[in-house]
Amino acid sequence: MYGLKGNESSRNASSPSFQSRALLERYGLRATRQRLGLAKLLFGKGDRHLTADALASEAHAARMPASLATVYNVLNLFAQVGLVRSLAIEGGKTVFDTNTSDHSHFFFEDTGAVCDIGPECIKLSEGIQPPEGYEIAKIDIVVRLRPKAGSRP
Amino acid sequence: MYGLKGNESSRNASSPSFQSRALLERYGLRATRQRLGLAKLLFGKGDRHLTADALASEAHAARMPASLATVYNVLNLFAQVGLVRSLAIEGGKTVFDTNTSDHSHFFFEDTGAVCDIGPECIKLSEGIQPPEGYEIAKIDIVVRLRPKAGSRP
DNA sequence: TTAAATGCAAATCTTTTGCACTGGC
DNA sequence: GCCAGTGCAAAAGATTTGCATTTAA
Repeated sequence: MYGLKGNESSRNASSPSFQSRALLERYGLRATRQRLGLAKLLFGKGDRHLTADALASEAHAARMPASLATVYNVLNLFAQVGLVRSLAIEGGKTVFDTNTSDHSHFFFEDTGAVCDIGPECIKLSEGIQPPEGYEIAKIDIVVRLRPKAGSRP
Repeated sequence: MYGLKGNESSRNASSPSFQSRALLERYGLRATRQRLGLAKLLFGKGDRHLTADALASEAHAARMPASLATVYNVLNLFAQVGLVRSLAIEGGKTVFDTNTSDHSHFFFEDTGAVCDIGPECIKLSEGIQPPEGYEIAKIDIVVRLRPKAGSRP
């Protein structure tokens, strides 16, 4: 059993959790087991768009269980400090996006999937004037997609 | 019991409801009392952004009560036929917008209010490429506003 | 040690649904 | 009169909260 199995490499588990710990500490969050596990899942494989219960399921599958309530608490906390961003895509469920940079989203109406659109593909004409006394917190742009009519002969 | 009592004048109900009736019929919807009442509230005073329960409250205040379930049913129906548009602004509650034309929204984080931004104020750089096999159903743009830091001395 | 975080279950809140009753047409 | 529409209450989800227990620092 030396070498790596490929899909259950231990490096896979320990190295990212090291990073996760640093990440949490950088944001002033205590590094608890659940937070480390969730952070690893969230940030271990590139940009992700997850609902709370999808993440809870993954956590269980990855043998790092956390109760749904805790997953919500952790995600809300992460969103609060800016580690993730919460999206208000229609459909009731809140989607958490690990990409907190300025970008937009495609929403696939048929599958419910969400994917990023780089800021270079969508650009607002010019600065928008916020009303007196307000400033822009963020701009959410969601491009809703439906299967092209006639794409199925 | 001839004549009108004043607060149950049929004119009061019939003139705007006449328009509402025509509107409903134009969309192939049966003109029931509740639909007429809700349509009158929705379309009687310019563009509006309402949640289902706000509308239900208004309806009660206006002596045109409709159960919350009915309000949901009616709003969803209206949204389906294109009389109103539903918005997925964060916070769980769905907001229904009586303005179905192409436009964006300001969302005031402090008050929860929503208001329209004309399409002339926000324009996307160019056509967005939908992925293979998909077409754009609609684009939702929400500019989230927070009270300007330092605006309160 | 000790305050903070977690787990669980119950509470809340929004929205949908099933079914008997009502009311347009 | 018929059938769609409504009301109500209950169901279905999603998310939050209270509190006893665990745990990181």
